[in-house]
Order: sequence, then structure tokens, then C-alpha cells
Amino acid sequence: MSMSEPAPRPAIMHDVARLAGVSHQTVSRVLNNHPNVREATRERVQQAIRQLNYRPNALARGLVTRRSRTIGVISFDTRLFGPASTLLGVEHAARAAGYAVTISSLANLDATSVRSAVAALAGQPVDGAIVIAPREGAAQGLRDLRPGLPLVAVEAGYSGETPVVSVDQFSGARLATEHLLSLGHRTVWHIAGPADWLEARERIEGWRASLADSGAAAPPLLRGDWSPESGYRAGLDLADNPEVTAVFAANDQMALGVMHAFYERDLRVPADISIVGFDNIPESEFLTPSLTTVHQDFDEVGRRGLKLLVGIMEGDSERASQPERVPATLVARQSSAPPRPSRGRRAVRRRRGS
Amino acid sequence: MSMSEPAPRPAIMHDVARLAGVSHQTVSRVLNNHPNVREATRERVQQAIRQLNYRPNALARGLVTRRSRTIGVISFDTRLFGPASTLLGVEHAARAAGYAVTISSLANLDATSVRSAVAALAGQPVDGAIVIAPREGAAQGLRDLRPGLPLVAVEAGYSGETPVVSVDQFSGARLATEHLLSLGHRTVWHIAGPADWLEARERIEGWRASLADSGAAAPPLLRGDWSPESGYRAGLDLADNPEVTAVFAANDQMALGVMHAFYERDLRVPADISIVGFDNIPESEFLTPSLTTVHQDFDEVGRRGLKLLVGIMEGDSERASQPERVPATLVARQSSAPPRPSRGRRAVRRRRGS
DNA sequence: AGGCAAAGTGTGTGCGTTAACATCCTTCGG
DNA sequence: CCGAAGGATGTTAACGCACACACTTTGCCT
Repeated sequence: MSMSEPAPRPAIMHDVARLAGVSHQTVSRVLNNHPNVREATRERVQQAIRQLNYRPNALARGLVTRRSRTIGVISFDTRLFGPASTLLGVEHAARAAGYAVTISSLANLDATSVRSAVAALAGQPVDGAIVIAPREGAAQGLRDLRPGLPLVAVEAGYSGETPVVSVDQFSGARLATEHLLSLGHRTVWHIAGPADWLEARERIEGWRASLADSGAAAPPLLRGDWSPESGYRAGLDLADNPEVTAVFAANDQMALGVMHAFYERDLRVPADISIVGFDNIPESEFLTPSLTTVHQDFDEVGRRGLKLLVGIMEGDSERASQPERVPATLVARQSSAPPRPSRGRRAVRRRRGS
Repeated sequence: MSMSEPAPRPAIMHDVARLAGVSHQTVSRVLNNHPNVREATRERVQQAIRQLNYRPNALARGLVTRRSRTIGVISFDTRLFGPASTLLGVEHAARAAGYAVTISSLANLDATSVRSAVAALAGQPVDGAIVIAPREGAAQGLRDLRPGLPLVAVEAGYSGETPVVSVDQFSGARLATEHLLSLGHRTVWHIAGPADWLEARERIEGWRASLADSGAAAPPLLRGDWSPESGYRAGLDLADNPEVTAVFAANDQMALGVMHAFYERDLRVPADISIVGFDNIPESEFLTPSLTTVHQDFDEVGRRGLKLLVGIMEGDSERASQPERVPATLVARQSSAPPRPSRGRRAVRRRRGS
């Protein structure tokens, strides 16, 4: 027995074949569950595989089959709850379907960042890709770089020729607005997301449609950027306006900022003003007061997106160009209540200077 | 011109070579920035590459170089802010270093889930892996399945033979506890994470050490499971105890639950009780009141983890078996304040039944 | 002008696998 | 008891690339 174990390189198919006393092709048949292998031979091969701790080389396999059994995911800021949940749904569904997942996330939404992420993914050996980014740019860029690559967009609005799976933002916004109106509020103010986000647009449309249906006047629109800070700033504006009794924020984070602003202005939620958010982040339930919001089933969106992609990749023809819509649901909690019986709000008291 | 464009299969190196009038090897040299190529030739080749929209086949390249330029990441619940941020830090650093990232996330922490995620990653062609999971099981499983695979653990506690990068939990917990003591509180109660999480243990130790240093009595430990619900339950217990004036929750989510419980019991934060959390999730700043917490730089942890892994992969020898520690910092906000001058807390009033 | 190193380029081989084809061994019916 | 069908196995050839090596050209020194 010599001292030098010369770096035990991983076993290859040929090693297994030799140990089992068969040809490498028979090993390949066992690995791929080919029927025409005698049971005794199969056993012997599997024994050899275990003994050598052999695992097939995915690169070599992919080279000859021309399929990597890997999908790519391009995602915007995976720290956010929505994209993160969707990614998780995609990943678990992918594993169940026998696909690995390679990610490429955008640092931010400017064109450079999108290009970098898209280029990185385009260089990867992926059989298909899912775009979790609210910009058409990502899907289009990938299409340019890798023509013919199966593609599905999720959590995106309208998206050109790419099949889309997303939550029904329009109906979700209607649910939120109608909930507040049905509590007796005369109208509902809305803090929207950035103008170039399709989700933001659809939520505005749902809100407007709902107000129109009830004959309520549509107050001026406020703009945020999804961040608590922006909600806070909008909240300060609203706090100064005694007309405001109900606010629908386009996401929970902005709702959080609004509540903070109201707290600083000594306005009570929901006694003085009701608030409804959107997303149902895990924190919503335990805010003070707990936040009424619209639940989005991100996991389901991820699962459906992957299912659709697999369908396209495995040749089920490119049907289903219809956008798939996952319904949103209202979760009523403490932050929404009927308005005070007396018209208008009690006078705004200032607790802080200025 | 015939009707049938017979599926324009992607160009291969040979196509580029023919178009440029060189051998495939020269194309290869251009792609890999080999110095000995005449400038005119290089231009011609690059022109041909553009014209044919050629991109090298990563599978074929990996097969011959025996390196895939891909790393794997095993992560626990990527919806949580910490793991999600770390993953993002890893991913961006990886892209900058020329590596792709394949993920495999755990649905939960039971052995089956860990095995499934580890097995999925072990089958992938990765040059190395980062484990963002608080269980040694994941790293060990990967080590068993793929001996010799370069491995780094992040956001994990002590982890056997695997190099570790993580935030200094012990010092972070000291910061939180000392902050409350320095405000004048006699002692600090602690709501810990699950007993089998190393982060939870280290935070307990930091808390205990800090109390001991100040000669403060250590109150009984409360246990949570990181969720707002568990913090809420612990908060209800604490609310009934008039001795309690300062609470250090092991993460922000539990702190949120605690604040909600106090609100229901009509206790004011920070007037009646001070609270400090851990993590500094984006919502903390805009809670009502805003939450004093300990900031963890997850991004930095991800970056450092990747840097360490690249060092190992590229043969810088396996130095740095020392755990790398990223410092934690205290972020003082509204939820912590000196105790009321009168000893003890005002009587607990109940607002709700029972 | 000759020679010789270096720059520039081409040829052949193998990475580990699957697919196509060839071959051998059963078995079963007439 | 022989022949054919088909089950079981082996042989050979790609897949697209990089590496080792061989070869041709260029430039420079003597």
C-alpha cells in the first residue's frame, strides 16, 4: 500500500462499467431507466454505482442531449417579500419537476443593471427562463440574446409576446376600495406605486373603477415608490387634510409609512382614518393596529409560472398566450373601520414642532 | 430562396471559424483573450461572432476544463429578510467574479427537506457551494455527497470543518442589552429564538454576559420561534408582569409581536416598556414607534462568503479556517427610552375581555 | 543573407455522456 | 429441433470545446 493516494478523481461511467463487468452503455441504460436490462445486471450496476459513489456528469449529459434541465430566473430585488416568495415557489416546483434553478437578480431597475443580469443569464446553459421583473426590458433583452428560448413572465403586467402569470391586481384593488366604501367612507384616497410599474397602474385602475361604480368622487392621486419612506411622506400630506377618512396604499410597506405619519400627527387608525394595504406581508398581521390588506398568493404564481414554462419547454406547443390570473383576496383586520359618525375628522392636533 | 428555413440551429465555434477564415482554435483564442492573436484576425473573428450571434457552449467548455464557473447556494427560507439579503449579496459578488449561481432552498428545516435540497445541489455541476442554513446537517450532507467540494457556511454559527462568515451575534446582543441598561433599566428580559439555532444561542450568551458585567439579575428566558406570533405570545406573558421595563427580542419580527401584545394590554412603548429587536428589517424604521434594533449587514456577509469561497476554489489554499466576523451595530430609535422615574410600571389596565 | 526566437495559426485528441447501430443470446412456435 | 423475433448487451460516433503540440510566418540580430 503506497502512501500517495493520487487524488481520487470522481468515478466516471466507465469505472462503474468495469466494476460491474458490463459496458458503459449498459450503465447508461440503468441510469436512464431503460427497460431492456436484465434485473440481475441492473442490480449489479447499481451496486457498483453506490460503491464508487458515482454521479453522472451533468455537463457531458447536457452536451449530448442538448438540454441542461436547468432554468434561469431573472428577478428584481429578491429581498422584497413578493419576488422572494415567487422565487421560492418557482424553485420548489422546479425541483419537483427535475429542473435546477439559476438566478440572476437585478440590483436596481435601470437599463444597465437589467442588461447585466440578462447577459449573465444568457450565457448560462438554460432550457428556459422565468422573468420576475416588472420591466418588459428584461424579457425583451433575453429574447434578443437568446432567440427561441422558452420564456414566461410572472408578477408582471402586460408583457408583449411573453406568456404571463400574475395576481389579478385590478380585482385586488377593487376589493380594497370596495371594502372601505362598504364600511361607509365617502371616498378612498390612493397612494400609488411608481408610474412605470404595471402593477401600480392596474391597482390605480381597479381603484378608479370601484370609485366610479359607487359614484364616489376620485380624489387626486398620490405617488410613492413602494418604500415606507414614500408612504410616510404621503401620509404627512394626507394627515393635514381633514377630508381624508380612508386610504388605500398600493403596498403594505407604504401603508406602514402612512400609519407612522398618522401616529406622529396624533391621528388614530382606524378611529380617525382607515388604511388598507396590498401584499399581505408577514408583518401585516402584527402591526399596531394590524393591517387590513389584499393577499397575493406569490407561491401559487411561482408554481403556475413554472408549470407553464415546463409545458412550453417540453413541447406542449405554445398555447396559453392568455395571461393567467391568480385571484387576490381581502384580509380584513383592525386598520379599517367605519368612519366616525360625525362628518369629517376631529381637528388635527400637532404633537411636534412646525 | 426556399420556404423552409430549417430551424437555424445556434452557431458553433466552427461556423465562426469558417466565416472568419480561420481555424476553430483561433476563435477559441479570441474568446479566451489569448495574447498571441494578430489584431486584424481578432477583429475579423469578433465580427463573425457578432454576425452569427455566436455564444460559446458553456457545457462543452465545462466538460473539457472541468470547471463550470457556477456555484451552488443552499438556503433556508429565502422569504426571510436575512437569508434573502445574504443570497443577494452572494449573487452580485458571484456575477462580478464571473460565476453563476444555482440555488436550492429548504422548504423547512427537517432532515428530509435538507436532504432533498442537498441532493438536488449535489447533482449539479458546481465548483463550490455556500450554505446559508443554520443547520450543520446541510454542510455535512453536501460534504458526504460531494467530497472535496469547496464549501463555505454563512449566517451559521460554529460549523465543524466548514469555514464560516457571519455577523457577530454575541457582540450584537451585548450592544442591545447594554443600550437598555445604560438607559437606566435595572435588568433586561430576553425573548430568544429556537434552542437549536446557533444564532439564538449566541444572542442569549451576549445578553447574559452583558447582564453579568453590570451586576444585573438575569430574568428567566422566554422562548420564541422567530415568528411575530411567538413574540406576541411572549409579549402577553411579559405584559402581566409589572417588573418588566425592558425587553430584548432576538429578532425584529418577534419584537413586532411583542409590541402588538403590549398595545392590546394598553402598555405604551417606550413610556411603559422599552423594546429592542435584532436584524434591522426595512420595516423597523417605520413601525409605530420605530424600533430600536441591531443592524446586521447581510449583504456584506454574502460578499465576504463568496470572496472566501472563490479563494478556496481558485486554490489560495484553505487558509482562513478562522470564523470571519462581521460587526453588528446598534440603531437607536423610538422604542427604547429610560424607565419611568417612579419605580415599577403603572398598573396594567385591560382594554379587552378576559 | 542566414539563422533563430517568438508570434501567429492549424491539427488532432479527449472530456463523459447518449444515440444509433451491430451483435449476441434467449425463447417459443411450428 | 430449427428458425425467427425480440430481449439483452456491446461498439462506434457524435456533442462543442480547450489543450498539447506541430507548423508557418514574422522580426531581429549577427
